This record gives sequence, structure tokens and C-alpha cells, in this order.
Amino acid sequence: MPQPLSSRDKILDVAEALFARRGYTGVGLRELADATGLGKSSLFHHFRGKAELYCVVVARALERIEAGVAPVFESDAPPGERLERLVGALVDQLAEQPTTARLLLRALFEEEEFAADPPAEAARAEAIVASLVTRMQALLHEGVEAGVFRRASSAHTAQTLIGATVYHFASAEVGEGILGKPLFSAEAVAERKAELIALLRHGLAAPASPSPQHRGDPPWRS
Amino acid sequence: MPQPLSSRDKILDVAEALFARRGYTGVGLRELADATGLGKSSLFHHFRGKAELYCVVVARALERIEAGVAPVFESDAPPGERLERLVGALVDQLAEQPTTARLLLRALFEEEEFAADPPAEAARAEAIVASLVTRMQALLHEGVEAGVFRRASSAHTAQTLIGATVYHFASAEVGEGILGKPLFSAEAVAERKAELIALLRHGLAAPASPSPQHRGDPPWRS
DNA sequence: GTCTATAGTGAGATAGAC
DNA sequence: GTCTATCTCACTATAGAC
Repeated sequence: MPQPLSSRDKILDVAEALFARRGYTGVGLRELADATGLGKSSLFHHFRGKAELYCVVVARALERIEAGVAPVFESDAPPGERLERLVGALVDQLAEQPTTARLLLRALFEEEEFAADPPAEAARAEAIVASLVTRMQALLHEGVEAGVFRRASSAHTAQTLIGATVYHFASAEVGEGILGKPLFSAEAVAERKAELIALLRHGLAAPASPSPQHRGDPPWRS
Repeated sequence: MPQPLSSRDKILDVAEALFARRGYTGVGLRELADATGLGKSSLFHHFRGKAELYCVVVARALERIEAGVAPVFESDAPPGERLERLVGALVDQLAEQPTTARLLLRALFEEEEFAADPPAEAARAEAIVASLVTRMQALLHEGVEAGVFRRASSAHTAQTLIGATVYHFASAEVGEGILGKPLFSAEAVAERKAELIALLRHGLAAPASPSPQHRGDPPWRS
């Protein structure tokens, strides 16, 4: 069952680590070939070229995320609970492989490089992102309509959620300096989950007294 | 007074735009030279090499941020108000030049490329980041001690703040697709500021009844 | 499916004239 | 301070033997 990795899968695994660390242009096929133990030319038998290889790597990472969070969206739990489980699943997925967050954050920048000659896999990646974002916004909207979330912009809240999760696990030395511990230690991951959920519970909950005219935010206590 | 730009400043301006769009390895000196109207070799008279040029560009962007937010830290307003002004100043700085957020987010990744031969300017950049983070955490800690913020981790809150601002303005097509409007339009920038401040007011405020044993978070309303 | 060999291009950097 | 010319090296990709 733990079948030895095919050459293709091995290439993808090694390439994911390298692309996450140095980015698309920063990784050479020579380096990738050496790291896999293959010759440089063998890579072209598995992939049409560097661009396609890169897009397959990114799409594969997005599919892992998608698979991890899909059960949350299919759940029929109330919106508040679903939102918390979404954050938990997102954090779990990003924490499972330390390369994922960096790879995806970099991909956000480098995707425009392929505007000229977009490999077919680039469309798959974009579709997954669009689908995830749409469902996240729908969940937020549903919570507002149900009266359990305050009337925050679902677009901006989605952006904040992405930034707070993806950026955090991509922040490397800067983030570790702030936390004072390894980003991917079990302790730091659990903390991240708890802190984000607490921020959302306090920050997104509908006010206790739903006075219709109460549009302003509460002032600070002191 | 609007003295014509020196060659050095012109190079830095053009380089900042290019590095923000395509990253360190993605920009060639030939391209940069053509864009400035200079010959390739002339660049080496102003900078020791590509690495130094890049680090000067990043440090300059960080100094703009620093200058924009410094007044906030020097203020003696109460912590809640200072935090809001910090978010406002950060958003203003990142919104002023659309290249800044992308440049800095990319720099977070590429800084480890210079681990072997670190140009002197790299240390300046790191020092500014460290100083900003330290003061941000101190402000959060002060608010907690004063009883105006709930006991959230200042480290994780700082990470969230950075991600929610820097990532947002770096998110390019993805972010614009979510917002449904240009990221840097006056409307979108004002929205971002208001949404972040609202999230912090609700999400960070100390609970109304400070019962000492109340460590758990409130459940959702429904 | 993997290899060697190589084509063809462009990179960063240097030398030295003006 | 800017230029032309050139060095050296690495890159993506291809051709073709095994």
C-alpha cells in the first residue's frame, strides 16, 4: 500500500519544497533534477516544461486545502460553529506541510507571469481559489442574515481570514521572531487556532441588544 | 525645490515597481536599465550589485512605513485610540503606493536568499521591521494591562494585523475579485480601514463584566 | 523512461574608453 | 557618470542514443 513514489510524484514533492523556498524564477531545473536524482532532461518527459510543472504543483497544494475544508462547508451546523471549524480546518491544512502557505502566497504573485501562455493547470488552480472564496463569503453572508454575525463586509472579512491564516504560516523568520517559537510547533499551531477563533467570536458576534438604529461601533472602555 | 530626480533615485523608483511586480530573481538588470533609460553598466556605478540595489529599495519602502506610523507611537492617547490610529496609518501608507505591500510581502520570502552574502542595507530593513513589531506588541500589551483590551496574545494579534493589512493590499487580482472593485480605489481603502477598526473594536475590547473567572469565550447567539 | 550532448538565449558582472 | 564590448556562467529546452 505505501507504494514507492512514482518519478512524477517525487518530482512534484521536491519541486513543491523548492518553489516554496525560492519561487518560480528562483528554482532551476538543474537544481530540481539533482534533488530528485534524475537527469535534467527526464523532467521534460513528465511535464511539458517548467511552467506546467509549477502549475501542477500549485494546483495539487490547493486540492489538499480544498479536500481538508470541504467537509466543513457540507456540514449543516449553525454558521458560527461552521466558521470556527473552517478556521480550524484551514489552519490544520496550512500547518500540515510547512511549504504550503509560502507556496500559495508566492503563487498569488507569480500567477500573472503566465498571462501570456497559461498552462491548462493554471485554470484549475484559479477555479479552486474562486470556489473556496465563494463558499467562505456565502457562509459569512448566511451568518449575517441569520442574525448571528454582525453586519461586517463578507468580502473584507474573507480577506482578513485569508491574510490571518496564509500570511501567518508563510511569515517564516519574521513570524517566529514575533512568536518566540517555531511557527509549526504543535503549541504554536494550537495557539493560532485558538486566537483566531477568539478574535472572530468577539469580533464578529452580533451585538447582544439588536437595537435597529445602533449602527456605530462601541467605544473603548477607558 | 522639485529638483529633477538624481539617477540614483530614478533607478530606485523604477526598480521598486519592477521588484514589486516580478520579484528579485524575476527582474533583470537589462530590463531595469532600459526602463530607466540608462545603460546596464551604469547601474553598477550607483550600486555594488543587484543584491545591494534590492536591499536599498526594500529599506526605503520600510522607512516610508516607519515615518508614517511613528507619530502614532509617540502619541499619548489611550491604547484603544492609538491602536485605531496605527491601523489607519498603516493602511494609508500601504495604500499610498500600490507597490509597497507586494514589495514587502515578497521581501519577507526573499530575505533568506541573502543569508550567504548579506548587503549592509539588509540589516537596516530587519531593524526597522523589528522596531515596528516591538512597538506594536508593546501597545497591545499596554492595552491589556490597562484593562481596555481583553487578554489576547499580543504576538498573534500583531501577526493578524500585519496579515490583514499587508496581505490585503498585496492580494492583487484575487483580492479585487473578492472585493469587486479596485483594491486601491479611495472607496475600497476607506472600507478596509473601517472594517479592520470595527473588527478590532468588537474583537479586542475587554468584556463589559470583568468577572475574574470568566476565561471562556462567549458562545454564538444562536 | 532515462540518459549525454548541445543548441540558443540571457543573466550578472567587469574593463576601459570617453 | 555613462557608454560599448566582453567575460563567464546558468538557464530552458531539444535531439537522439540506449
